[in-house]
Amino acid sequence: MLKMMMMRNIAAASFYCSSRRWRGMPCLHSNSTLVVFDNNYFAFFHSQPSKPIKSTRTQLDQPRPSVVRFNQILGQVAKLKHYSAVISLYNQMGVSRIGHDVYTLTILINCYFHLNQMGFSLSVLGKFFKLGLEPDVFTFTTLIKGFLLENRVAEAATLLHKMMRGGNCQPNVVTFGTIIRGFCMKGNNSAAIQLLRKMEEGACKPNLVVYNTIIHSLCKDTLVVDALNLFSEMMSKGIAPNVITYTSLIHGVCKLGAWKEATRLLNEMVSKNIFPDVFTFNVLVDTLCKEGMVVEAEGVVEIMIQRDIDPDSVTYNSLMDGYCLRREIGKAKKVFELMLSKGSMVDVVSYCTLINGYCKHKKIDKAMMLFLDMCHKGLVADTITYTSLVDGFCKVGRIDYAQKLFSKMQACGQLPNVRTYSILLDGLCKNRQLSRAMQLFGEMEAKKLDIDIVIYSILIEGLCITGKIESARDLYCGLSSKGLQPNVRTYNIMISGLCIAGLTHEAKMCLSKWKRKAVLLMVGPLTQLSEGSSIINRHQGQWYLFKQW
DNA sequence: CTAGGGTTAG
Repeated sequence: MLKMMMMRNIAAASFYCSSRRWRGMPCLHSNSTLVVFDNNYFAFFHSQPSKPIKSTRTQLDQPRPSVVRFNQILGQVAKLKHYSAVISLYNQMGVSRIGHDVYTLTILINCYFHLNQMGFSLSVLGKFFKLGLEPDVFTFTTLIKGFLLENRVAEAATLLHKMMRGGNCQPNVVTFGTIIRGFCMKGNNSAAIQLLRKMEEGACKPNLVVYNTIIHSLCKDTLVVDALNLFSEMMSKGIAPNVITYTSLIHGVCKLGAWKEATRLLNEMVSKNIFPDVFTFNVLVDTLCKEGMVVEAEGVVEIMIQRDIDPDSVTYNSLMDGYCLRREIGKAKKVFELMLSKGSMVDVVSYCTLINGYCKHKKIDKAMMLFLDMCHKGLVADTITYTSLVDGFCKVGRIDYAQKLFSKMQACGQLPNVRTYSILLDGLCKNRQLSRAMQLFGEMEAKKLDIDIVIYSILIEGLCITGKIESARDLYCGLSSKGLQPNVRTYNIMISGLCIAGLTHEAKMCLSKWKRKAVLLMVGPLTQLSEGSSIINRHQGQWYLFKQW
């Protein structure tokens, strides 16, 4: 029998749980369940227990709260990424003396590291021992993932080796897959492939998921040829690809603008009875939009609808971004309104996309209106949203407000990342506030952020603008010792800086150095794609992509 | 009931 209440979000739900009226009340009984309607709606169901759960019965045969039931709830809530809600629900369990088991604690570990609280994850491990529970392969794999998300690869590897030496809890294919994904995330494809080879030799053979992880990573880095090679290698080992494999490959070739190759892959998958799904279509919509072919992207959306694949918020967000790119912000806003009218579709990314569109076109006031609107709706602006706004304020020269927002985001628990810093740094440099910029740079170093070539390029530019060509040159020359390669932008900055300082000869040398390098960069894997594919035809034949199926 | 793979935003 369904009853009780619907609540707007899990924060409200858990608040309700912790209020006196609910403590130890129906939701804590084995015959009640928390049901998820969509991303935001929760309801408590009251139903007759379908069958008694033996292990949780007391001697008096009273229905006792069931751990399993709770794990189901916690698992569901965790899946929706309401991690802090899981933790408060867990604390409620303590209050009402429901035991925890390995499942519960593993969910908890998962939630803590998603909240950037790996320390607490590790302290949960202590709880295992206190309760006399044995962490299992799920627990260790979860911990390994936590380490990897925090860039603590060494500790992840240590844990893996401990497992292998320990004996009673051997890593399985998921554990290895997790580590491999960690390598991929750090951009270390060769380490990932090395481990894959080890697996192929060992007892724990790689499966489709493991291959998909690496294929995706190679495609992401536009190493499409390597990806296609691994793809055929995988099939020759008798592992059949699925829609995920093909979506990764299609994404890879689309990023290169190789529409013909994309068509070939689409036809190939369909011929194997593997059908494109919403992810596959979203890849097509997004890459078309990024190429400025929004009209074609709209066509793809039409096809999706014809095929009964509902466009989702990702689809519409891509379209919005495409319109913004073409300065058709009115159309972007229309898409936004369409999403609003469909209910529950507008998410943080949607707001962020439109806010970014406004910021890029220097309409900071409209951006701020949207920002307030999203906060009002209870959506939590994330690092990316704040970064867009900081950028917007920098663009209109309101650098003080940009800095204020930079502090505000941290007060709201949204940590600036390299991208945020780079935008503020750029704003400061362009506004000749070099000392503040250097101070910010020091902050980045102290936080051990991965300082990349973009950051150094910005600083070099700042030094050039303020006439400190010597320091700029020093920084530029020191790049290789930091393991960094100057890119097009770095060269441009350095060349124009040298010119402005009247060092024309040096500027010319810098230019020819870049020309030599550029030639090397142009000859990439692009030319090696399979026969019949062409790279440069991105603005021709927009429709043949879909003709054949 | 707990762990691994594909799409969007700076």
